[in-house]
Amino acid sequence: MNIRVAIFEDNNLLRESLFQLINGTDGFSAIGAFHDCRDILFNIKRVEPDVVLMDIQMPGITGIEGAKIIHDNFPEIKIIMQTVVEDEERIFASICNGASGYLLKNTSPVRLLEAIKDVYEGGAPMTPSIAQKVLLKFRHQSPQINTDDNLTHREKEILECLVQGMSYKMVASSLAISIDTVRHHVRNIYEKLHVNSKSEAVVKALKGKIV
Amino acid sequence: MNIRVAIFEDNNLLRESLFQLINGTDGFSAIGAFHDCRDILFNIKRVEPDVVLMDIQMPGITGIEGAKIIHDNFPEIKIIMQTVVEDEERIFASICNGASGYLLKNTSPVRLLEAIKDVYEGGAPMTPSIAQKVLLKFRHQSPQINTDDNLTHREKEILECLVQGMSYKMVASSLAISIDTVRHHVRNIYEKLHVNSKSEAVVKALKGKIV
DNA sequence: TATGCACCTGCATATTTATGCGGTTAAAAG
DNA sequence: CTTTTAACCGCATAAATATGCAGGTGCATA
Repeated sequence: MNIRVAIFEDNNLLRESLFQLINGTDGFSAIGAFHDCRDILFNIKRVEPDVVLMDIQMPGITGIEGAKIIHDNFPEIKIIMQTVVEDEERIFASICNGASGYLLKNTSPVRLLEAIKDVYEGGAPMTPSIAQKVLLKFRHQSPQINTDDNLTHREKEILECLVQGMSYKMVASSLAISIDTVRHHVRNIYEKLHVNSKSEAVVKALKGKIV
Repeated sequence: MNIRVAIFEDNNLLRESLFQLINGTDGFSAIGAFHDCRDILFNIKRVEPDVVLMDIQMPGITGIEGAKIIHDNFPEIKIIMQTVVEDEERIFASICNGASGYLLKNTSPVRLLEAIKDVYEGGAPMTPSIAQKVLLKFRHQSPQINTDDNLTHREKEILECLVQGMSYKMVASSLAISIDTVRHHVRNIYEKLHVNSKSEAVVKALKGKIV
């Protein structure tokens, strides 16, 4: 069973050669090649691809928007973004819009075919330099792992309630304890977290602890 | 100039074959092979590797801890984690501890050598299935891009102050306006954010908007 | 010119929160 | 067996917050 691939690429030469490459390889079928995202939903519905190869910069609807449209309507279709420039913004935007692979255009044909196979099988092939950017971002924005705030189990429960926007009264009824007890625990939480207001505690909880 | 590789792997057979593979390939030198993380700093300092191949599960100090030790002391050394199981926890822990590559142990020798070259050149080679996990996590925890809450500039300022844990009074003096004005803006913020308490607003701000 | 919008100020009041002090109980740790 | 610890309950008060209502200014654009 061949993997059905659709190509979105505005450069005629590149689009053609991709088409040839994919169609000329065992196990792959290029079943559509488009030079922009016009009628994208119609086209996708018609050719029913397994994998979409999407150029990131195209006239009209950009590849990023195209990816979103496809992902929103056909979440089972895998999308590989292709780009010449390693622009962080667009990379992250693409990822959040449902792309599961990200390749630079200088990727070798062999690698490209492997990548198509990889996404088809549920993986997320990425050019190493792009993966690097993702990792850095990832590392940067996951500074968590609580820094020994030795909160009690109960205290964590209460903190979580507060994070959910509950008032003392709501927490009390939610945990079936009295409001005075809630106050008591909150006090201890503040002390351990070195804060002295609900919102401060919530902020600390969101970026640092329990999350 | 060869890429100098150190290997940490408790399985004797695997360690030896990795050593042979790397040493037998042009452009690579295996300059150390260790079966655990004992004296890790001493060993690293002695052999001065460019790239470390680190098994994730080893007796004594785990590969994750080992990676952290190396990264903390020699941030320029690239680390590739190797594992048999795709355990999310450990993957993310490794990433946060400074690993820049992540390979399953069934990776082919060719790929492994490529990966070593990739990290050496600043990339982050990852097995596609692992990259997939990272992407999902990434997508999950970056749901941002504000959802048109059309907050005024001023309102955003005030919200940011609240996020920083300030009280109305502090916000007022910080922005040189009266506390009643702060109240007024807060009211509007609540309305636009569909909340009705400071901490709720803060939570919404932290995951969804301005951040 | 008028209307809307962003911004600002004021006052009143009910509710919520922060913090002070006091206590009990059951289970784990010394 | 005593001490500690987590969890629980209570009361009191000052401060902060949430919301109600009623204004004012300056600037852009309809």
